[in-house]
Amino acid sequence: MARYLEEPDVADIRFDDVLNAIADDARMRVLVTLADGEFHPCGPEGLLAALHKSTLSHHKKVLREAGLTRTKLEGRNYFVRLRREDLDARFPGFLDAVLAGLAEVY
Amino acid sequence: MARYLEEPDVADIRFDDVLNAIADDARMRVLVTLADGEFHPCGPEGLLAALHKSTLSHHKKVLREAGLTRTKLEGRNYFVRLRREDLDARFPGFLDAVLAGLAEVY
DNA sequence: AGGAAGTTTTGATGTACGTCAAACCATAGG
DNA sequence: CCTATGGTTTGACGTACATCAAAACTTCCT
Repeated sequence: MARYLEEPDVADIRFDDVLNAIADDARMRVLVTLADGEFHPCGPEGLLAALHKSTLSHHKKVLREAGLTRTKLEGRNYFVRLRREDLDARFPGFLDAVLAGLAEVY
Repeated sequence: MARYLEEPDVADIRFDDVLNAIADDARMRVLVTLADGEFHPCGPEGLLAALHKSTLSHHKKVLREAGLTRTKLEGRNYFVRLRREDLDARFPGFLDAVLAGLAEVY
C-alpha cells in the first residue's frame, strides 16, 4: 500500500552531504518543522506555505538524498519525517545539536 | 604585541551563519586541520597547500566572521584556532559532533 | 629609508544552485 | 474511462559564491 521513495542506506550517509543539505535557509525551516520526528504531510500547506510547490519538492529531494529524511507515499499523498535514529546512529549527537541550534533562530 | 582580528561576540554567533560557514569543502578541511583547538600558522603551507593563498584567506575570513575561529596577528604572522569553548557554550555538543563527522570523511 | 615577506583586499570570471513556470505522472473518485 | 488532485520533473533564469590574479598593506630586516 505505502511505498517509500529511494533513500541512501544508513551506512552510505555522508557527513558532507548532510551538512550541505542543512545549510540552506528553506531547508533549515523544513527541518524545524520536522523536528518532532513524526511523519508530516508533504504539501506547501503542511510544510512551508511560503515556498513554491516545485521549490519545496526540490528541497525535500535534497534532504532525502542526503539521508536526512524519509518520504512515504500513500496513494497520491506524500509524507516526510526525519530519520532521527539513523542519523543518531551514524553521527551521534549531531542532529540533536542542530535542531537545538535551529530552534533558537527559527 | 599580538593583535586579534575582529570577530563576533559569543552571544552574537548565529547558528545559520555557522552552518553556512561549515558547509564548504575547503572550509571543512580547514576545520579538520584546526580540530585540536590550538593556534595554527595561517599560510597555505601550514593550513592547506592545495588552495591559492587568497582563496584560503577568504575562507578564513568566512570562518572568523561566522564565529568559528579566532585569528591572532603577531608581527606579520597570522595564527588561527577554533573557538571551541565559545561554540560549545553557545551550541552545546555541536562542534564535537561536527568534528567527529568530518574526521570520518577527511 | 628601502626592500622583502606574509596576508589581505579588490576585481574579474565561472559555476553551482535556489527559484519559478509549465509540462508530466500516478492515483483516487465519479 | 475521464477528470481532478497532489506532487514531481524538466527547463530557464538570476544570483550568490568559490576561485584566481594582481595590487595593496603592514611589519621585519638591513
